[in-house]
Amino acid sequence: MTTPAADWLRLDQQICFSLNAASRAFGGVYRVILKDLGLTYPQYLVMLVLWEHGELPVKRLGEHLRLDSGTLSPLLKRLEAAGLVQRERSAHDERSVRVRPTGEGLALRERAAEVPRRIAAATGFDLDEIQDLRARLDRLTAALDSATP
Amino acid sequence: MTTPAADWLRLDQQICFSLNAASRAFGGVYRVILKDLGLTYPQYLVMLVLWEHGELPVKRLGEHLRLDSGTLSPLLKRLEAAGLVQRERSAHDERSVRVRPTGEGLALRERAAEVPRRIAAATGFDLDEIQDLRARLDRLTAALDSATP
DNA sequence: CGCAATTGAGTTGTGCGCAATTGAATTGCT
DNA sequence: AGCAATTCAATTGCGCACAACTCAATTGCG
Repeated sequence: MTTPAADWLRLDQQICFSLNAASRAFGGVYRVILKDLGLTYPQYLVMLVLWEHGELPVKRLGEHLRLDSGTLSPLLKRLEAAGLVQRERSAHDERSVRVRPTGEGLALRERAAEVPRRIAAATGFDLDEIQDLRARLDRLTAALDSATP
Repeated sequence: MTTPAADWLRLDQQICFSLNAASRAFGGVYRVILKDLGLTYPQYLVMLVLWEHGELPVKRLGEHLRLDSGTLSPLLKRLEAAGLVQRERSAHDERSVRVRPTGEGLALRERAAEVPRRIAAATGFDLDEIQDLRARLDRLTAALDSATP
C-alpha cells in the first residue's frame, strides 16, 4: 500500500518540519534554562567550544559550529561586551582573530555544568535514545551536506 | 562505564546541536530546491498548509506551524506581495484575518509536487527510516513542549 | 621578486523566530 | 446593558542565519 501522490505535500509527512519543530522546541527550553547565565543558545554553543578548546581563531570556531563570520562576528562582539570572551588579532597572521574566554567566561562553566542534565530531563529520553537519535541526525546532516556542494 | 562529568559539556554530546545542525543542513537543501519557486522554506511551509486546508485564519495557520503572528504577519505580507496569497478581515469577526491562496498560489502546487521527492533523495534515507525519525522527533517535541509551560 | 589568487574577518541586507506591547473586536459576567 | 477580561493581528526590538560584498593580509606561481 503506497501513499497517494497528493499526500506527499502534507505537512505532517515532511521530515524537515518535525526537525524544525523539534529544534525550536529545544530553543524554548534552552531559553528558559540559559536565562540565568545570560546566554542565548548560540552563545552557549560558542562557550562550549571555548571551554573545550581554549583559545582559538574565529575560523576554527566556525568549523566546529558550522557558522560563518557573518553570524559569529556580531555574536562574539556581544560576548565580548558581556565580558565573557576577549578577541585579538593573531601576531603571525594579522588576518586571523583569536578568541579566548576571560576569567569570567571560564567561571561560567561551573554554573553551566548542570545545563545538560536539565535539558536531558526535559526531553524525557534516556541516554541510549539520545545517543541513537544523535547518530541518526548526524548521518542525516552528512547526507544533506554532501547533496549540496 | 559512565561518561566523566567534565565531558557532559562536550559539543558532540549535545543532542540539540545535532538537531540544530540537521535543521540548518535541511535549510541549505531547501534553499536550493525552492529557489525556482521563489519561496523560502518557512514560506513553503505556509503554502503547504494553505494547499491542504484552503482558506483559513492566521491563528489556525500559526497552530499548524507553531508560529505566532510576529512571525507570520510579515511573512504573509511578503507572500501577498508575491501574488501567492490574499488576506482579508473576516466578515463576522473583524479581529480575524483570513488567508487564502490566489490562483497563482494554487498553480504553484503543481511545480512544488516534486519537492518532497527531491528532498527525500537528498537525505539518502529510505521511507521507513524517515517515518521512524519523524516519530521520534515528534515525541521529542511533545516532551519538550510539556516541559515549558 | 612581483603580481594574481586565496584566505580570514567584518559589514550589509534580507528573512525568520520570539518576547513584549498595542489596539481593536469580541466575549463573558453581573 | 455595561464593563472587565479575553482574543486576534500587527508592530517593535533583538538576535541568529546566510548570501554577497569589502578589505587587508598572506600565499603561490611565473
